[in-house]
Amino acid sequence: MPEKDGGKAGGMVRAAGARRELRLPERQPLRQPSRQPSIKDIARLARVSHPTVSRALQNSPLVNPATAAKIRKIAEAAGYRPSAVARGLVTRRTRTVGLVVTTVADPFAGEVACGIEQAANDHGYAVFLANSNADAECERKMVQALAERRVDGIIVTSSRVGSDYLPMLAELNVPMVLVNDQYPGEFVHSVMIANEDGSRAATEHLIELGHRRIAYVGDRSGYQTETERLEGYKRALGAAGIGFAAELAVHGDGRPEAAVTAMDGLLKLADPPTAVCCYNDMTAMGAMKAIRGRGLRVPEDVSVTGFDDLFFAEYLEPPLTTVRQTMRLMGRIAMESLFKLMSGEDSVAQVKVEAELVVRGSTGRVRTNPGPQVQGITTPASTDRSPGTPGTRGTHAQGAGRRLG
Amino acid sequence: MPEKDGGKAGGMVRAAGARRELRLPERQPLRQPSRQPSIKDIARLARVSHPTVSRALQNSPLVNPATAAKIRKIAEAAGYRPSAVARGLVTRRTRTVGLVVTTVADPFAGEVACGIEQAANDHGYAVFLANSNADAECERKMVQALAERRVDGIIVTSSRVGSDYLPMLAELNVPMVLVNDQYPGEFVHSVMIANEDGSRAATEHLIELGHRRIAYVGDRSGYQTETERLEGYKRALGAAGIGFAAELAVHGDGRPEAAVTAMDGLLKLADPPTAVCCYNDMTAMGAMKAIRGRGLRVPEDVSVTGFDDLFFAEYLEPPLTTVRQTMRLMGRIAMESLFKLMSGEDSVAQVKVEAELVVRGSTGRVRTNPGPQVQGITTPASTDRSPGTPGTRGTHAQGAGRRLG
DNA sequence: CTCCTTTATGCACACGTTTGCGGGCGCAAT
DNA sequence: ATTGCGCCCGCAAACGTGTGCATAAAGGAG
Repeated sequence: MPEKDGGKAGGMVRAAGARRELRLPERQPLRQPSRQPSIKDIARLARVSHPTVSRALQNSPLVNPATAAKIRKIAEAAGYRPSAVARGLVTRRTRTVGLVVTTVADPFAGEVACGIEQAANDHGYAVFLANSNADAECERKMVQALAERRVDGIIVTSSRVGSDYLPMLAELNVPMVLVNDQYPGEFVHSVMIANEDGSRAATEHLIELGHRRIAYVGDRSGYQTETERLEGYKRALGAAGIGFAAELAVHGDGRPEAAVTAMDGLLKLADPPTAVCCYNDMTAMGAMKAIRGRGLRVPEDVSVTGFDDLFFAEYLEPPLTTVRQTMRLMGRIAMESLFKLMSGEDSVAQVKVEAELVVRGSTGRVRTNPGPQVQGITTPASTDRSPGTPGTRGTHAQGAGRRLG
Repeated sequence: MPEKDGGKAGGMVRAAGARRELRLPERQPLRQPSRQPSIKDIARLARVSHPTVSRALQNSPLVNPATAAKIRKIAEAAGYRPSAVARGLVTRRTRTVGLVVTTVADPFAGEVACGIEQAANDHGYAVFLANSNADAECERKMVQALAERRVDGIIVTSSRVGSDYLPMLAELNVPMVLVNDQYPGEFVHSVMIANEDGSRAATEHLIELGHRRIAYVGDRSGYQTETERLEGYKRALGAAGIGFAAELAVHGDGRPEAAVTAMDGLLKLADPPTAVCCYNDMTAMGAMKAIRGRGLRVPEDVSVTGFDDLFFAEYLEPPLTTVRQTMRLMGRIAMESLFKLMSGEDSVAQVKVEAELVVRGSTGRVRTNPGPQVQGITTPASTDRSPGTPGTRGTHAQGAGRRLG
């Protein structure tokens, strides 16, 4: 395409009244993809060089305001959109970040992603979404793919990889922030919730209601958040002089289905728990179903606490007492941290946000009389609403996790 | 750089063939924070030209298998990752799609996004995530921004823009697919659910249970899906010879909060409904809360149906009867349609997937005796489980929407 | 009128990759 | 030996943008 006529012929034609280009009007909407106008097209139309167009469009003071206005008008009329990919190539910054989550269908991840997207968008960044399906290998692949896309930074939530990030981070040379999962080293930047505090506050709340036989339904073991929440549960028990019973601490997978069977197992125990502290709201939702499935009632027979305060928590029956995690804010914080990293600061390290206990209707005072509940099937008449149970509709918060040293 | 001397490796060769050399070679090894290796670096290491590296890495038959293997090995060792942005610039295809949703925090959008992401990932595509916050202006901006990123295609779910897409689509010249919102023209490609069928099936189900006074709690009026679902409700009523009562059709906003007040208004009517058909599960969740708030029971006093079959539907108490929308599949279908469009096919047009009624515990036979319910506060003794109520735990599907002509 | 400063613009790169084309080389056919 | 042919491989030109540097125009000071 040696179209180096220098504007001579082009000028004549244009003067003759041929409108700016050939494609839009009517003729060939179905042929070639009718190339988007490039900066050179605009330059030709405005009778300037393309660097001038470039400068005009980024409001550079180097260009005459009058010509800048003219150029902008022409660009606008031509529907010109500068190519972010070409700009990214020369600038070596794509104004793009990668976000890898287990799955956006998970409400927790969705909330975090929402916060991240908003913060990114505020700064003119776009975000690539990648699902890891909670698989370590897949997660690694995703991070690699994002690096190929030359993202300026990466956020990964609920990582399943952990320490492998150190070499990867060194090789990829891309700023990274981890959400809700920390590698117990000092070199990775992360933002997470005060898991231990939150879990402890929930358990203490149950203890204050008189419960002594308190179960814990966790996530798969081995993950950092799971470990911390279990630890908070244990500490609360210890502080109250209640021994930890291994039979009362069971594992689900963070989803309601598994929680149903896990909870059902607890209810089949010879001496079943009167309260259960769940890893998260999804688990609690499953636990409540299992409890109802045995003809028992929440909280009269078994109290339940969750973790996260997902949108549905206050709409469950009874409304769920849970530990609030400000997920959207966490996403925003993660994004802001990443911005700092990308701009060269290296100070962020690890951020921990506080948790807040929200007391609702799913927790109540333990039954004063142990009752004749030798078997799973209890008498349906035992549905006395013991005093001390908060109204099932209140949503006022109470208590708060404190900063963990 | 262009060192094709062959035998010797080193400086003197360069002195001999010093052509239009630049100053890059010796200066850069210790410059910036260890720039990612480029294809030319690999070429130098492998003593070939960079086009050969390019061909070797995409398994071109034009390169000797032996040298290809050697190149791949060197590239691997150097941790070379080809730049997708440079490739996108020359190829004019970024293998990238844009997805704009109201917010990923919405469970429906999350599920759809998940399906889209999976399908895209299967084909080596990455997806840009953009939230429109259900704002038309914001949505337009997002689409523009995605076009600047030179995405190969765009999917927008629950669009708030509608007909404005025709000019935009023509100007941007990017393939687009709309999910769950159709512009009543023929030029846009969309995939949506059989809203009218689904809503009708739900209402018919209520009618079969003996209900006559059936309310409808919708989304904001004016949106396509809302209109269709309302229409399905009306048709079912009409087919059963039940007149449409305007006082029984109210509007929420698709979120539980608004549904609580909307439903509460219905319960305050002189002649309150015995069943309510809700726009979606979020609305139904709010409606159930409002019903409980007045001391009434589901389904004994009021039956409730939803739409979507979100993950929490079967965990509500009672489990929610709802119309299942295969959201993840819809996302996948949308993505596959977009692939066809991107590859030049123009045949997709509009896809409609069937809806399926899932009967659970939130719907039951209408009370045989109208009872003394002059006021909202009814006698708590009226909790007779009338026969005909399906088990509250069954999740078996029944009935299915049919293709709408 | 010359020189210098300021202002506005163009030129020539560069970013990292893909791809059409030409050409060297080995080998078989003539 | 010459020709022809297929196999590899390098050259150069893109793709669309940003930016350092030179420079023309304009204007003021001497």
